[in-house]
Amino acid sequence: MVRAKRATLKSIASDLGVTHTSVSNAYNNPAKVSKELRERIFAHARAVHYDGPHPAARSLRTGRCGAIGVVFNDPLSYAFTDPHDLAFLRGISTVCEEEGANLVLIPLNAREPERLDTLTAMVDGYIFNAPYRSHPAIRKALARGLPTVVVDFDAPDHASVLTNDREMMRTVVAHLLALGHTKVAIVTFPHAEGWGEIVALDADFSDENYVVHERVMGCREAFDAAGIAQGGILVCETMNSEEGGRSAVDRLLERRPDLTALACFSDRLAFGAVAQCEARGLPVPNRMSVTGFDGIDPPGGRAGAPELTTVRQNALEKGRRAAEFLLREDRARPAQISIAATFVNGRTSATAWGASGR
Amino acid sequence: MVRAKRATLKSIASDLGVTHTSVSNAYNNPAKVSKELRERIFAHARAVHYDGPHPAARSLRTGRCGAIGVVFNDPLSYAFTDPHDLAFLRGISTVCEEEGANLVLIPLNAREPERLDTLTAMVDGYIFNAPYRSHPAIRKALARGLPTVVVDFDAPDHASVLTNDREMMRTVVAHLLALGHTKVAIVTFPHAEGWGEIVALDADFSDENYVVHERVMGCREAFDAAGIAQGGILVCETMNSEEGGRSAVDRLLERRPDLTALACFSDRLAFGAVAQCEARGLPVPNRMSVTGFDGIDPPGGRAGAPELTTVRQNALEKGRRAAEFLLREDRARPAQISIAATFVNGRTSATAWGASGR
DNA sequence: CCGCTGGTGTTTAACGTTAAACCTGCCACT
DNA sequence: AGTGGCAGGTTTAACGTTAAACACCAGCGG
Repeated sequence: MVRAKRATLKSIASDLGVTHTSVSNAYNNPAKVSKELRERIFAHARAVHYDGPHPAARSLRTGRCGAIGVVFNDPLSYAFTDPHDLAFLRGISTVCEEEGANLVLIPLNAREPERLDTLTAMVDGYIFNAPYRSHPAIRKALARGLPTVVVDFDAPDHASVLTNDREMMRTVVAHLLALGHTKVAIVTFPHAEGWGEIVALDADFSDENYVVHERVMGCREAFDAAGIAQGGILVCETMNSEEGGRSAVDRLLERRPDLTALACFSDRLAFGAVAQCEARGLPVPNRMSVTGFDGIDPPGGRAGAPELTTVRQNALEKGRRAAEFLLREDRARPAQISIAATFVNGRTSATAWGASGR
Repeated sequence: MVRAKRATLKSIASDLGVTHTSVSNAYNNPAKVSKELRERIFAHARAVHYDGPHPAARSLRTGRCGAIGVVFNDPLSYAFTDPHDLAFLRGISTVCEEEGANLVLIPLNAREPERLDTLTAMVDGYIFNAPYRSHPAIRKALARGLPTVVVDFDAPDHASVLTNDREMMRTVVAHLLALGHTKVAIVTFPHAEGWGEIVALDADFSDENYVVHERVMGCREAFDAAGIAQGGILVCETMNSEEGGRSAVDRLLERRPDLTALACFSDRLAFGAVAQCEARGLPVPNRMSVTGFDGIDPPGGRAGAPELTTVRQNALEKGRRAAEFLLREDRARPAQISIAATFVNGRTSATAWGASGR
């Protein structure tokens, strides 16, 4: 069967002997068309399988298209496995559903970061999730001049949704210090392209990744306040997954077998770290304290998994607010939205092994 | 700062004293433009923050837009919590990343299913995930005439990606029967809008939902083969979640306290059912056998969760194949792709309590 | 010297909409 | 009777692009 040429406003109009504008109005300005004509138009539209104005044409004319684009640093296939990213997406999708907007997931070409074809998508605005500061995508989005909101990132010219990362990480480290831990290491996900090193806390940390930078600063502040030299604190950078957490434990203990606490920058890292410590005969929290960040549901579920000492942040709310900013608010001026996280004193942190009072 | 009017092919052309076609060619047909001119064009484009042809205009002209749309029956916020749906999305996104296509998630308005505005999105094709047969969206997609592939659904006029649901469910029930179970109940997710009943297996089941229908047929075949009357087998319909599984156990045991096995149509239902059985003092598998369907990672993770007797299907592969069909293959004729699932004999099924040999 | 070919660039005509301005009749108000 | 407003249309001009056809020039083989 040869599919007939698609019907258009024009074809319908000439079929019915009216102007195409009237047909357009039937769809967009019902008040401007008599009820009778409107019904004739819709009836005929149904008959010829016309399903409403062509989205590209409409979008070209109106400059809007009813969709928002979401850009991640990492491949989408990663985002779909990360509980934090998923909660974030859920927040966005909730608003999209309420507003009747489509949600465009924009994959970046990992191999050729300069090729940003997919970024030039039909969207009314962008949500960037924790982009690297120098990523070309963020510059391109700026150039395009569409409303943009960045999440977990500070961009003075754009709206942003942030968490009090620095303060929270300071709180976590202070918590560990209060428990008598002095041999603490930090486990972080990548802070820039090309990562993987173990360095001292006083090393240079680029601010490519806002979140890592802020949390590192929080750690520094806490150690400084306690008078502990940053040079003695190791920071291990690894991929953000349970596996990354496990390998971090091995690498860190090789250098510092006497560690008593690990401050991880995500719950996934922390769950991996807990598992590996236990596997190595270092029960948590008796011999090793482990803290996380995010407050996600553990991969081990409520069933038997350790209740993590962590920072609970509301990723869903972040998504909501970002999407609401694009779809609902007056986007004339950048807004800085801050969503406070809370410290959760769980069961994976305890008095330091060998500390006074033990 | 007042943002200058957006640059266009035309404005760039007139700035440079050439035709807009040449500028267009610089982007789309590099061979048709001298290297020198091309560089002048790109240099100027950068200067005026032109980031390439306007997607809507291009799409209007070419009829393509480099994106595929994914439609779920349920709200997106549900899909983002369901392991099966997530694996499916991951499969799709992998292909999108490889092909440089955008991924449009199309939310359906749950309250007003007749309002399908979001469906008229700028996409080159649709992937429908397990739609209800009579859902207006599927009709509208047809009307629009775009390439469409349905997953877990049989639509003669469209490409489809299916699993051997019927055969697998027959296998599961046969497995239970072989273990001596005769007092078996079935737990399913909704098979149509407006659900929630407990009915006998020989009741009328609409084929609104292809998957439920096929699996029910598989169960019937297995019971028939064993000479067990369908009228004595209960089917409990509930929402597809752990909570749904838990409530199903309560509702079923109220009617049939002597049940010894539950065949669930999803792993999520099964995990909930296992939890609730244990909570009610019916250890699995000693007093109650429970089977699932999907082969997902348990919400309880590898840590301590029961290894489910289930059917492992490859949702990721389903997503891959569906997306590949739209983005890579010759879509001239509908393709029927079938992805075989496999039976997994886990630890949640055992010889029936009270059966011979016990 | 002719016609052919390849490399560059131009002209023109869509693609399917919507917004703005305008027209026409009819009714109501002063 | 004149004026204003409204309901229900119509006309016209974009929106920013790409595809097709055509023009021009150089080089080249015959």
